[in-house]
Amino acid sequence: MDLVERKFRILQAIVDDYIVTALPVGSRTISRKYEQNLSSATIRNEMSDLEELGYLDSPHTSAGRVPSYKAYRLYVDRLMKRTPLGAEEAQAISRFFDRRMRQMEDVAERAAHALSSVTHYTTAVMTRQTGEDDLKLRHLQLVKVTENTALLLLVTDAGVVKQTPMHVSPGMSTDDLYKVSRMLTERLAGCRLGQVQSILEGIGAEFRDQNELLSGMLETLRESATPEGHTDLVVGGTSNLLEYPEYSDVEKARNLLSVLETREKVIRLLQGGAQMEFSVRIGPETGLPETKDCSVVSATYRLGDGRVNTIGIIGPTRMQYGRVISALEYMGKALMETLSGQEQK
Amino acid sequence: MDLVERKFRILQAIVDDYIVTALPVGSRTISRKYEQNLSSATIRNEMSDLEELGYLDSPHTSAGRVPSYKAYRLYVDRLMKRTPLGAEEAQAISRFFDRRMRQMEDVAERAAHALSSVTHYTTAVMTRQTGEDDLKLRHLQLVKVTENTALLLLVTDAGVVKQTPMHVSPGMSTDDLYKVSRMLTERLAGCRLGQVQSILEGIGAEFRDQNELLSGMLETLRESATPEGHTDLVVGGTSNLLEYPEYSDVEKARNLLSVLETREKVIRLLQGGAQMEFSVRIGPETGLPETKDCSVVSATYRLGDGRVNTIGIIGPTRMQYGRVISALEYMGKALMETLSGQEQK
DNA sequence: TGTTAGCACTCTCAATCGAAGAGTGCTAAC
DNA sequence: GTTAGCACTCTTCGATTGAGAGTGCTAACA
Repeated sequence: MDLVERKFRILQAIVDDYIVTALPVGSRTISRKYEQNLSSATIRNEMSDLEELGYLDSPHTSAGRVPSYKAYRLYVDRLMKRTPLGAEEAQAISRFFDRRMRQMEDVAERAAHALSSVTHYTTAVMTRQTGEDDLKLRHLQLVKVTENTALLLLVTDAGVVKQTPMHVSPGMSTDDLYKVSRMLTERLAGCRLGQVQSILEGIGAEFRDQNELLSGMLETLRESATPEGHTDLVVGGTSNLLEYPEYSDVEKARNLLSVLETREKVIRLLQGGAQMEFSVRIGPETGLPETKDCSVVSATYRLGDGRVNTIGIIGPTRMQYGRVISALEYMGKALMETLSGQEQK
Repeated sequence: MDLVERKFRILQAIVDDYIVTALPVGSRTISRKYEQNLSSATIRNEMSDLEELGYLDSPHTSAGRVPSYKAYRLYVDRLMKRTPLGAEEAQAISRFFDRRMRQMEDVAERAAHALSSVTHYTTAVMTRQTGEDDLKLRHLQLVKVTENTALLLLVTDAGVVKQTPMHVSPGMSTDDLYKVSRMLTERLAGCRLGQVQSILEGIGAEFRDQNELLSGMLETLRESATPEGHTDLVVGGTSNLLEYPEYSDVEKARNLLSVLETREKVIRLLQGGAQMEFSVRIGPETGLPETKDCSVVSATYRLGDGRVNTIGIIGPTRMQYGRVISALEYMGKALMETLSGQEQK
C-alpha cells in the first residue's frame, strides 16, 4: 500500500468530514469513521505530516485539524468525487424549465432559484452579450409614450438591450416615429453597435430639426456599446448562507451579504473564472478580500443566440463541491436545451 | 399643565429613546434626558399607568419599559415629528437622478439603493401598470434572432412588457416578420391587452400557415394581461438590517431575509398600504407572520405614463419613522420630476 | 392631590472558577 | 511502521457570585 496515497486518502477523509460537520476533525474520528484498520495514533502521525505540508491548520493545540485552502485546492483537483444529483434534485431543476418559457429575464431568475434551493448556497446568474465586437444591431424602434416622450428600444442579436425614455418634439406623430424607426433600422441593421454611432452621426444632417432626439440616441448607443451596459445580473438564495455556522457571526454575515448586493463585486466574482467553462475558486482565489473564506464555483454557457451566461454558486470554502458541480452541469444542459432552439432535442 | 398631555409626552420620550438605543428605557433615563423637572419616581408612576393602558411592555421586572405596537401606532399617528432630511441626505437622493436617465429598469434600482443608503433600512420598489383595463398596446414587434426563433416584443403605454422568444418557421425572413409586425400593430395598437387576445384570434384565419407562431403570441398576451405579469420588483439594502440588534439572532435574520427574497411576499408587504398614498404599517399590521416585528412605510406614486410605483421601506418596528417618511416624500418628488416628463419643472 | 425620597426587592449581566471532554505529542514497546 | 499509554493543553459548559439597573411601595411633603 502506497504510503503517500494513504496520506491523501486521510486528507480526503478530513475534508469530507469537515465539509459536513464544520467542526475541527480529530484523529479518532478518522480512525473510527474512515480508516478502521488504522489506529488513531497512526492517523495522528499522518496528520502531523499533513500539517507540516501545509494542508491542515489547527485552531489550537487540542482541537482537531481544519483543512487549509491548499487542501481544498488539492481536494477539488484530485481527491474529490462528483456526487451525482439525486432524482428529486434533478427534478427540482428540470421543473423550472418544463413550463413554457416566458420572459427572457425570467430564465436567469428561475435558474438562480432552482440552484439555490438544490444546493443551499447562493447563486448568481450573469447574462451578457458576447464581446461587443460581435454584437450586432437588429432593430431599432421609437415608440411614442406621452405627448413629448418616446421609448427607444434597441434590439440586438440577443434581445432588447436598451429601453430608454427619449424626448421628442410634440410635433412628431406616432406614424412619424414609425417611419423614422423603419428608416434607421434599414440603414443600421446588421451593423455592430460600435459602428452604429458613427453612421448615426453621418445621418445627422438629414435630421437637423431633431437634434435633441438624435443626441439622446447617440448617448444611449454609446452606453450600449460598453459591456457593462448589457450585463444582466440576478442573485438568489442569499439567506441560505445564514444557515452555516461560519456566518453565525452577524458582522461576517453582513459583510458577505453586502458584497452580494453590490453588482460590481458579484460580477467580479463571476468573471474570475470566465475564461474556462468550469471554474472553482477557493478562498483568496475569489479575488475579493471580503470573500476570502468563500468559494465560488462557476460555469459559463455560450447560448446559440450569442449570449453568454455565467452561473456562479457562492458558499463557504467547505462547500460540497461535488454536488455543486453536478448541479451546475445539469443546469447547463437544461439551459442549453431550453434557450438555443427549444426543439433540438 | 394637562396631565394626560404629560403622559403622552413621556410616552413620546420613551419611544424616541428606544428608537435610538434599542434598550429598554428606565424612569431615570427619562427624568434626566427628557423631563428634568420631574423626578424619576413620578415618571415611574406615569410609566406604570402607560403600561396598564397597553402602551408599554416590560421584558422583566427590573428592566426598563419597551413600547408596544399600540405605542408605535400612537406615536406615528399623533406624537411623532417629521425629521427633515439633512442637506447631505437630500443630495444623496438627488444625485441618483441628476445624471441623464438611462434604462427604465435602472430607475427602480437606483431609487432602492438611494433610499437604503440614506435610511439604513431595506427598500423595495415595485413598478406595475395601472389596472389591466387601462393598459393599452402600443406596439408589437417580432425580431428575428436565430434561424427559427424570433423575439416578440410587446410595448404598452408604459414600456416593454414582454420580451419572449417565439418559434417561427425557418421560411420567414426578417422582412416577412417586419411586415407581420407592422400589420398587427396597425390593427392592434390602442387596444386594451384584454381585447387584443380576441382580435388576434379573429385574425387567426389569415395566418393559417403560422399557427404555431400565433398560438405562442396568444399565450404571451394572456400572461401579459394579468397584473402579476408586469410587476417589476427590486429590493435593495437587505444587508442593512443586520446592523440592528433585533436581528443579531441569526435565525431571526434568516427568516426575514428569506421573506425579502420571496417576490410574492415582498409584493404582499407593499400592497398592504396600496390604497393610500402614504402608509405606515407596524408589526402585525404588515400582514405576514414573519414580519411581526418589522414595520413597513410605503408610498405610492402614480406616474404620468400610467405606471404606478410603490416604494416600501422595511425595518424594525423601532424605526425612525420621521426620517423615513421625509426621505420617501423627497424621493417621490424626485421620481415624479424625472419620470413623468422631464421638462415640466 | 400630586410629587418625591427612600428602601427593599427582583432580575440580568459579566466575571470567575472548576470540572469534564476532546485532542495532541511524545515515548516506549511491539 | 504501528500502536498503546499517558501527561499536557485548551475549550466548553455549568454553577456561583457580585454589581448594577430598575421597579414598586410606603411615607412624607407641598
